[in-house]
Amino acid sequence: MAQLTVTLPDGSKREYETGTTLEQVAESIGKRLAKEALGAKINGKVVDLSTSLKEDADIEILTFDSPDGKEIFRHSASHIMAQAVKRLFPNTKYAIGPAIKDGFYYDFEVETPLSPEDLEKIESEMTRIVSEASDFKKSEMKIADAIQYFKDRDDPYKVEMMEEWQAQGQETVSIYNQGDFTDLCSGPHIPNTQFLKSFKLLSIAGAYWRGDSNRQMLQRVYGTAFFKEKDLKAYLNRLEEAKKRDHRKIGKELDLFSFHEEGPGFPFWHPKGAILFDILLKIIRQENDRQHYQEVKTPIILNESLWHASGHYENFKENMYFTEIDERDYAVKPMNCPGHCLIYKNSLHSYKELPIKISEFGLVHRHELSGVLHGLFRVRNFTQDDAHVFCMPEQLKDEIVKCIEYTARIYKMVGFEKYNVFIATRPEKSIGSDEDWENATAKLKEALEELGLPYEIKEGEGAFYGPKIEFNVEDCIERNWQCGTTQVDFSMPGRLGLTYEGSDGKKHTPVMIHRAILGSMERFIGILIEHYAGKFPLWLSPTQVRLIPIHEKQHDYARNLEKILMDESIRVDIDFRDEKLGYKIRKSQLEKIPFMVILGDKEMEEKTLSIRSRTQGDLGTSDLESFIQLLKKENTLNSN
RNA sequence: GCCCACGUAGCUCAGUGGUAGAGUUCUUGCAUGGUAAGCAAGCGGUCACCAGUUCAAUCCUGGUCGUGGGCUCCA
Repeated sequence: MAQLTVTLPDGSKREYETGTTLEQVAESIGKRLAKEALGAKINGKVVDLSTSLKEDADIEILTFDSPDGKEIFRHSASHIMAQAVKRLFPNTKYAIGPAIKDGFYYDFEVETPLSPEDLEKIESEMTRIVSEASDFKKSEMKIADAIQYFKDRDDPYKVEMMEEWQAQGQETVSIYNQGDFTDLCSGPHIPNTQFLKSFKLLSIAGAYWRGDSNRQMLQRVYGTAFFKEKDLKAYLNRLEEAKKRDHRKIGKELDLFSFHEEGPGFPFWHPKGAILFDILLKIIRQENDRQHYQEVKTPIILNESLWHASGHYENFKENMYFTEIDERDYAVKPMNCPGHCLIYKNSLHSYKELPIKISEFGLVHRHELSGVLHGLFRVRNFTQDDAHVFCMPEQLKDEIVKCIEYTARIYKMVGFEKYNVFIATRPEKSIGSDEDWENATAKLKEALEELGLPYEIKEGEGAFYGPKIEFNVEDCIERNWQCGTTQVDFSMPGRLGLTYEGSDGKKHTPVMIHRAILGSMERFIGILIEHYAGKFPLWLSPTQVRLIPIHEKQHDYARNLEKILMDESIRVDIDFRDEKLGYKIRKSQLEKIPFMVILGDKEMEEKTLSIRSRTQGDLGTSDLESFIQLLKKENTLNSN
């Protein structure tokens, strides 16, 4: 037998006989690796472990620890699920079943919709399949034969896919089977079904065939799988943790906001939620002032002609609300930019004035499909911390840089240390020349590169008038949330007739940057609620201090203290209820109030306060002045 | 918008083809308290809405509205 040399990721080389399988290679490297090996890479290409070596190559054995290993593992899990479904519901037709982030799914067309009880049955059947310990076997088939095979099996979705590949000139396809189940699949797969010990089916949902809303609605079953039971448990715990933080639940518990049938997707802010809103607004307003933004207020409803001129009617109509006033057509603003342009246009501008920065906490309305509404995260009206920077082209990059730095600083201030950046490029529905788009996109990249910020591209996800930088904040359980944007717009100023007089005495068209930092105030508050799980830091807590008199005798003492604390701008209230101390503490604790002040005879006589912290419990007695100092010390934003 | 599930007291939820229950909140008594629930009574519901089936519907059927999970990650 001829010898060949494989090179492992650490650079070491090993000799094997031609025809040695990767499984054997794994065994020769180590027992433990062989036990955990799921697949392998030959010269960077992912393959089954059963693949045999034909020539010298770079080899990497894949375990669950690698992203490729996870994908192989979960993709195989989806096949095992499909096999279980086949046994339970023999007439099922199969679409696709890929691995996804944190799990897998498979799309089926079933005769009767699947129920949650069906999930349990499918899980049990999967367990049986795992215990049957069938090997995954790969074979090649001529595409025409495969089409016939799947036609005979009445699997139209597979046939549709293969007919497309055939039209593209593909000649063969690969087929995998494990036990009594055969599926079209490019693989690779785990060697044997018995590898899949730790899995869980999570939910059933509808999903359109090929994501096209005009086509067949399929049943999608979501699941997840891990190599080790311990990791599955940890993942399920994380899901539980996320559920506990759900802002819709906490918002109700803390009486922050509500939704009503009378206005689906339109949030109602209750007094305590309005405080959160106002705190954020004040932070942004103060920072805007420092950056020389000029705050304005513009109308909610404006004549439709403006929206035709701006391009919104043509490109954003589906998301807009329309109305009629005195037999003329009006639209409810989905964005603030045209209004700001009207303000800009209201007077003549010299190049010496630029950049002009106009900001607004603008309430915009956007029609969203009923099925996508989701608490504060997806609403039909929301307040943007919006601003538009009108500048000369040569100022553009510096202004973008300032917007980015500003955005990052705010995130840090309110508690998000980490954020991720994307550039979203030209979408299908858009206005402006290719040249302008390229130019604008290049400017965004330049600015990010100057700041040394890594970014990823999101193709075709820009606004209709220009590309955007998207900022995603990462919360404390590592979820990403899209918040702010910085967008460059070469179109709208021209379309709406904006000009400035240059040093050459001629009229020029300014460039416009659209920027928002929190994005939607509503959404951002939702994110903060989940990030902090409702346990807001002192600066954000709607009620910062609760005074708890033990007996009616201390009520006046409490009122007196309340007044002093209020004069210090501390948000304070008193629990006057005729209840025992333990009861009142419990209530405050459940309301997640940072500080409780217990007031009894002792405190009243000694003119002291007994402090209890939400997190640390009883802090002992203090005098009023020290308590105020303690609050002031803790009541600061990050890195102010 | 589409698919599936859900909608019972302010809140969290049981329940039944014969017009409803618990805990909590709230009100009122009693208890006058020391760091996460004192005792008792009471108030509170057109069982989302509209039709239909039925002697009888909160329950069954259909529709409407709302809520939830999805509908991007291409064998």
